[in-house]
Amino acid sequence: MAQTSNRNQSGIKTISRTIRILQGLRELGGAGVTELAEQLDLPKSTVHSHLQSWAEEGYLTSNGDTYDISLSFLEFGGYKASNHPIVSAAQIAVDELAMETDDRVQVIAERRGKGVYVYQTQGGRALPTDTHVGSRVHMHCTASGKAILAYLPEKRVERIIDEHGLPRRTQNTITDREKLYDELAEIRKEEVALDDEERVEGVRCVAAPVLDSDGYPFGALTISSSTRRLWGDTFRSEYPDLVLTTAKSIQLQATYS
Amino acid sequence: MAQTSNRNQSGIKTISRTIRILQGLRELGGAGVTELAEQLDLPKSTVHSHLQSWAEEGYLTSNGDTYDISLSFLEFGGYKASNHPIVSAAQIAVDELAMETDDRVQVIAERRGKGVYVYQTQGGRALPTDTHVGSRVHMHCTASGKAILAYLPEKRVERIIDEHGLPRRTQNTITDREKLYDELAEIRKEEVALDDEERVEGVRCVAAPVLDSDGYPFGALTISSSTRRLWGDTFRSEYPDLVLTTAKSIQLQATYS
DNA sequence: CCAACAATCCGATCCCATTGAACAGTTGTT
DNA sequence: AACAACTGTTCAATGGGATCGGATTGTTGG
Repeated sequence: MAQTSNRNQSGIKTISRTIRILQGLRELGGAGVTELAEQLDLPKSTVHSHLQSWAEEGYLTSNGDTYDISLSFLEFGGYKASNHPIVSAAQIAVDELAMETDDRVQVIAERRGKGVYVYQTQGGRALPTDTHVGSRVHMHCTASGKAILAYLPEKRVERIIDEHGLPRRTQNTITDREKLYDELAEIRKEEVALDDEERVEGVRCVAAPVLDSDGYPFGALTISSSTRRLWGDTFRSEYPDLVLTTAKSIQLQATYS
Repeated sequence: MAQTSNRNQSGIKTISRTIRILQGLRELGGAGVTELAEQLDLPKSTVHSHLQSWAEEGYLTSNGDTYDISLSFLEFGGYKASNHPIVSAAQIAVDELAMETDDRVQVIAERRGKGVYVYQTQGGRALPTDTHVGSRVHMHCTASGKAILAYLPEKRVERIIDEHGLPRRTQNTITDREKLYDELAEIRKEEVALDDEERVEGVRCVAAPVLDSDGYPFGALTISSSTRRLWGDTFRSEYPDLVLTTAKSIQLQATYS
């Protein structure tokens, strides 16, 4: 530690604390004061006044004994998501793809080295999922993440791996740096990325990047299904073709608007 | 004012201030320190340290000279939206309806007396819109808002009007209290609400409420289009039937899950 | 080369976030 | 009924840190 770097001298303590409290609240899916205070190891009264303050402003709901995040936060998040170029361009095409395949189709953007879901639609046969709009995932173990990584500058990819590592999620997760680089090269050749049970067992995904006119990836499109539904030619060529076509059409629309 | 009520004695000042700063940033669609400081009439240095703190935590992007809200806020907003019972139940049905009609279909929930869009999809012919997920609108001038008001307890409706008023948006906006009550009675009879250019000229909407098992409205479904496309029987019976059917099916699914 | 404008840093001041302990409701157990 | 074991909420003291003006640095363009 020595000089503990220059420490967050400009960081307002109340803000980082209040963020921690909000994050804790989200992770617990709503909670009471005591529960949250214990979870975060903070005094009850501190937690209480933070929650109260946010609730007063309408950003938390307080149903008697428990607080929860309110829809008002969408003012911030929703504003940014629907302004994201890929979302406005993608919606229609994504909805159609979901309808056509009956599976889940998601749009992802890169943010601080992780993938953020910015839009999703699902057909009737889509698997239940642990992700929602706003969820963040490691990029090395998802088709969409790899699709984006493949088109990021090499330096950038290195720094992302340095920061987030390559944690194992399943048997199939790529945890070796070199192996990942090989895979990314392959993806650049095929223009399509596959996830063969690399993040969740029993789930396969097919993704394609959406590039801007400079070839920089501002997002990716991914379709996911169970290994039962998605195998053989469907996994290797049919879905890849579908996804690639849709991605291209989004790309076209995005660059001409 | 006299004794200025009991003032927000428990409200943490830094929090209400930081919220003001975030809201200002959103309203300006991203801004520099100086611009924002002037807008809010706060010292530059204060604004700076707030922005810096949020940026350090990854909730703001700082592209050199301007800050903007980042996708990370979706962690909060998106989580709540996709957990909202109406959204998870509605997605598939809403997407299908949008595809079928080629118009925009939106899901709205009530929040503090205003309507909040929590989900939307659009078909190929949908009008451009000024709303996005997270936008808040007055309820008296939208079909979905009126659909919800119609099924809220009368006391509640009164308080909402007291707080937010009935501001005029177009020639057709209902600005008279009694007239609104009549309309709400009508809506309860038909189970469908219409917006005939009451919020935006040239735009008509058809909405139906989604009620929980107690008859309490936890949201509404609305479809909007231009007066050119939406008129005569389409406006008066075809779309109302479609919306009502979809709303009922959502309601069914919501209560049995 | 120099104003004019940004963002950022810095240091003194005094406000207020923090805190533990006291208070007030609610639940269910004896 | 009375009680214990939980909650969420209030309160007053205190010392840390948010604040704010002014200094500094960096960039633009005349």
